[in-house]
Amino acid sequence: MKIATWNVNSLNVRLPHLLGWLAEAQPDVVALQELKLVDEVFPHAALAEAGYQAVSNGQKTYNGVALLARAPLVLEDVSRDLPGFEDPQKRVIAATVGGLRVVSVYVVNGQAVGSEKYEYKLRFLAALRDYLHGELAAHPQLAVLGDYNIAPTPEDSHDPATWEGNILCSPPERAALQALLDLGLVDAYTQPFLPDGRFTWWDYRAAGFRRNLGLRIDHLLLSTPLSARSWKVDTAPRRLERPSDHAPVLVEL
DNA sequence: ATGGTCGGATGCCGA
Repeated sequence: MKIATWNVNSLNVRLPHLLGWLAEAQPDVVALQELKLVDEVFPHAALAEAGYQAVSNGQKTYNGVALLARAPLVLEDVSRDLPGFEDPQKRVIAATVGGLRVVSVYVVNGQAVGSEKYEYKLRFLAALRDYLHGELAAHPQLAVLGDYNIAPTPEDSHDPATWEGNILCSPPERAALQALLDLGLVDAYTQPFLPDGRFTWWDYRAAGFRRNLGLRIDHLLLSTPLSARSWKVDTAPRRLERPSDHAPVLVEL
């Protein structure tokens, strides 16, 4: 099974890119983030025509997540948000597909270390940990796909001297990510592959993509019954006109 | 037009 995660940064703008990429890459399951649209206008018809069923947890302007499954796979037992964590922001959706429990998560960016948004990020990650603890108990085969807004190691940024200790690369953020792994999840990237490139996000500013000034902040975390046979960033959509600032990441189970 | 980029809304903010 081929699973993927992609922060599309506006599904309205990126729908043509998504449709082209689905036809090209043929993933079985896709987690999307930053839809920036509400469920009422989610493009179900266009995706159905492309062979994909979708469930969404949308929000206007900010956030919004979805899961796609390629027919004949079916998304079932859908749940939205983090139970017990009061939050108007739409950042989590989960479903079961072909015996696999899949979560699409858009972790808070956090803006700057020490800011109010940073505190919210750490609270969100703690609530996510509690939620995944329960998901894992109920569903041994669990894949948590998304934009975590955390670069796990210094090697996951293009310029550790600039990034270390700052937002996306601070020790408390990394500890929160490690706490998710400690539940019994493995970052598919850390399985022994030799990918050409590891970065999944490049800032729009300062020609970040052209200069490969990237970070690895999009992750596919797998429970131990699962194992990845491959891991790769597909940079093709990042090269198109009007791209998302993130590239899709694909893993074969 | 909103500084430097983009998306979305109109609060220039959030990423």
